Amino acid sequence: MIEAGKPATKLRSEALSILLERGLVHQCTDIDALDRTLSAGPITAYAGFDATAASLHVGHLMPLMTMRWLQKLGHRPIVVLGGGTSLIGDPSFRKDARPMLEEQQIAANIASIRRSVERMLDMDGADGALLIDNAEWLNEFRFLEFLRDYGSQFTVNRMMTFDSVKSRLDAQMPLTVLEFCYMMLQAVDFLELAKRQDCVLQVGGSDQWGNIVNGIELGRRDGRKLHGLTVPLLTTASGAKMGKTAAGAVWLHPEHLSPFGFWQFWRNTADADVGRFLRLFTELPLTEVERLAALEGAELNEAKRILATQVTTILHGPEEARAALQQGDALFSGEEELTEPTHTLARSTLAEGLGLLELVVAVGFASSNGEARRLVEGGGVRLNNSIIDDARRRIAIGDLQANERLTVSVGKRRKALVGFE
RNA sequence: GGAGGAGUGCCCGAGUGGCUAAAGGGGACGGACUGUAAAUCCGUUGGCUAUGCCUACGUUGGUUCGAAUCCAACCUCCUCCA
Repeated sequence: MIEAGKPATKLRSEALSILLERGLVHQCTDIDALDRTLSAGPITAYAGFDATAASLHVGHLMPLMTMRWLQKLGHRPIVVLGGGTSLIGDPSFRKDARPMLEEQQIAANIASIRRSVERMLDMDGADGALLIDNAEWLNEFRFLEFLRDYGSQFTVNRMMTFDSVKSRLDAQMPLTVLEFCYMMLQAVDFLELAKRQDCVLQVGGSDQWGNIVNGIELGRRDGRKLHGLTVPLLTTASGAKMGKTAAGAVWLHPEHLSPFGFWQFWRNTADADVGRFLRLFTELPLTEVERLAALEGAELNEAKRILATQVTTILHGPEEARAALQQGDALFSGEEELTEPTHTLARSTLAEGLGLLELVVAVGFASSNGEARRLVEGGGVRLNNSIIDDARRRIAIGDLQANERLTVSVGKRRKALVGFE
């Protein structure tokens, strides 16, 4: 293993130089060999994603960006959605086993995840990116056959030395055979892709190192030279693992996090992260990145707007990104306001005496009346831009603005325009 | 198979009969300060038709006026012995 950034000789391939300067490489196998392979001509590379949730999240953006760059430079990306492996659950660096998922659930997750992948990569044409479900081959294996063919290629001794499971073993936490076999399956995935699609590179999160290496070794026994590359773990400058907001994880699928919510997430990047994030998550030229990152104080806000808009464009498209930018500016300028209602309630609710708490819940800013009450009593709720701290406040027709609408906001970042029909 | 230990709120973790919706910390959210940043400080952090009611300390029963706390069985995990 070679730590990123220390090639023995000068790099020749554009792909690797770009990935390195963008900060997308954490570690990789024999960097010179990979460099030669990449500069010799187009290759096929793959990244695998679990289908354990209905959407990918920001952490998955790095392997996706890596694939995107590779595609841009003429290589062919394959995304493997782990329909087969998700039935097992990757134990890497986890303290306990994942809950088992049903096939049906996994199928639904794959369908949903597919959408985000299609936004990030060009799927068209003969050179387009491929989306493959590893259930395609994993489901075909017969148990004894599998054990004879592949089980004989792995030793438990070696498997136990991987950091990904070592911590679990050292902590004396149980590691089931089911989970232990996961790394074999991922290794087989790599070999199958090598055979079927001539895939020679696997990209994954840094926690995937062990799994990737296993695949490479399996390939070597089959006479193949395979390569591995991991992207860094996404953390904030303050060291925290990234990807949480008020609403939970930062999802890529618009049904789980609106494009505006996604834009906001990037807009709120900490100062110290701006440069790094521009490099990792946008395709702006590095000279531009340097210029933006060099801004100081309040000027950095401009860099954050650009960051947010660029990333949102890549994931959700230019239209959505522009809309999010406008919404963001409108929300925080204090001048402009939202123009389109974000929520619509029945007009009859007004006559019935709609409570402020109910309204806050109705627009999704609180999940219960109790939570809404706390927000109100804590002075965090505004109605038409004035703070209301009376939890018993009821909304009447007279509260509507001239346009028959009502703005409700919680904190500085959440604002809704409610229409009544 | 035998002996001992553990299971608490989003997470970690205190609590061994009433004063416990449960200390403390983390995280999260709201407020102040700011630049929609960081750091800091303050507040909140089970639900409801709300001066009351309901649900909650692995599960199910029991003892008691009263149980997270005592008892029994069960489930799961850990340690030691075989």
